Amino acid sequence: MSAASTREQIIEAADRLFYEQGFEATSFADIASAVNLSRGNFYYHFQTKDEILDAVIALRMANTRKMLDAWETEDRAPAARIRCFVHILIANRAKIMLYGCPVGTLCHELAKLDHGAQRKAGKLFILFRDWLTRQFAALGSKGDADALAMHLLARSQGVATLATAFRDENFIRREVDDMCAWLDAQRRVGKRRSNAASPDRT
Amino acid sequence: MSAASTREQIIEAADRLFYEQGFEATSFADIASAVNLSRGNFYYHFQTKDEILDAVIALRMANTRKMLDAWETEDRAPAARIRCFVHILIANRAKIMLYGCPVGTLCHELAKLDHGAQRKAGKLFILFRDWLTRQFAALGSKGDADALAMHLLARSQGVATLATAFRDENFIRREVDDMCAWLDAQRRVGKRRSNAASPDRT
DNA sequence: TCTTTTTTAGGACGATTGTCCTAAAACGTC
DNA sequence: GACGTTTTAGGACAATCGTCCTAAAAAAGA
Repeated sequence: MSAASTREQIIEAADRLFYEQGFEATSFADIASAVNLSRGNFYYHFQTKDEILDAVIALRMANTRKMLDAWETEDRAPAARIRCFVHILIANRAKIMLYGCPVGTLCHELAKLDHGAQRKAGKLFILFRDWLTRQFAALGSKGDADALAMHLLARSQGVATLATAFRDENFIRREVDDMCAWLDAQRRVGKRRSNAASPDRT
Repeated sequence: MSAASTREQIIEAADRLFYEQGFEATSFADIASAVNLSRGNFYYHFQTKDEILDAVIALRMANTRKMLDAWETEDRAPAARIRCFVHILIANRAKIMLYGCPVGTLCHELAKLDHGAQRKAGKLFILFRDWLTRQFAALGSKGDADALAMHLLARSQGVATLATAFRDENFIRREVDDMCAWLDAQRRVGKRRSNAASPDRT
């Protein structure tokens, strides 16, 4: 097995364990045994826990970018793209009800640990925020695209938190439907606004 | 210093530290030194960490109940009471931007630790949920008062999460204003006594 | 095949964890 | 002052933590 593959295996195991157990509660030994490595060998690939965290965040950044890019390059209308984002909650509902949102919970944990990687983890949110802002702008929301992006991001985070606390799948579906309805209303506002902005024909 | 007072001091210090550092990252030694106690003496008051957690949750339950009761017994209209709830975000914005919401972050951490106190911590959310449901019912929302309560609870949780990640005070104020506007719309729906549609923003 | 580099296993290290014990100090009550 | 109870301090404990070292095994290149 090549070194790169071992390294990738480690990062993927750490990614999963950090999500399921948290960063602090996951030990070197946990990760090592998850990929059938001795702790000594483990040290050969990663010297400190923070290095693994950096690698995990980088992996999540890459995966998120890939997902968002795919939604953007596929021939979809902006509203449909935003619905893709909202439907993450349904697609990942099982894990969310057990462990919450990977991004939100990591940011919270690092904030409490006063960990230096806080800023790096926050960039995951920025990825979603900027992507959503672009979609809302394409939807016709001129000045407040970013505010709408933050609004939707916050709502999905809140749904994830309560879904974990109450283990209520119907609640997730209800809120997802509601967000889609809100999105339609927002789309109408955008259309109206761009019509008003276009030069008058008469 | 009486035993009860020492015990209370311990619980209050643990409450603060669990909030600021997280449950797992806070050690016996941390709490003991925060109240100037030796670790041995500490053991006299609490045998296990879970006992402290139980006591902290009980304290938070009592404090929350007190706060909600005060809002309910004061001569206020239901809408004004709900605004009190929403404005927690502004009143506690400094700590929220540093550590998130005490309830949400605790529930998330206990979920990841697969800790037995998960259910107990979740009762804090239930406290808010039931209280909000009562207020929305008083507002005239017959069948969907609970859905509205969950909706508002989720939104404030989401705001807390993003406020922590982005350290953005203006975002908090914007979303609080938005929730109040949504509340006004909800109030009109209730007054009209029409079947309140799904919770919606506008 | 011989040599060099990469990868591995296993254990040592000091520190810290939650838990527990013991003995002395402080206290209230006679 | 003497006595029994409550509260205290300090350290022991086994386990685990992140980190690091060393030497052997595996792989690669010549």
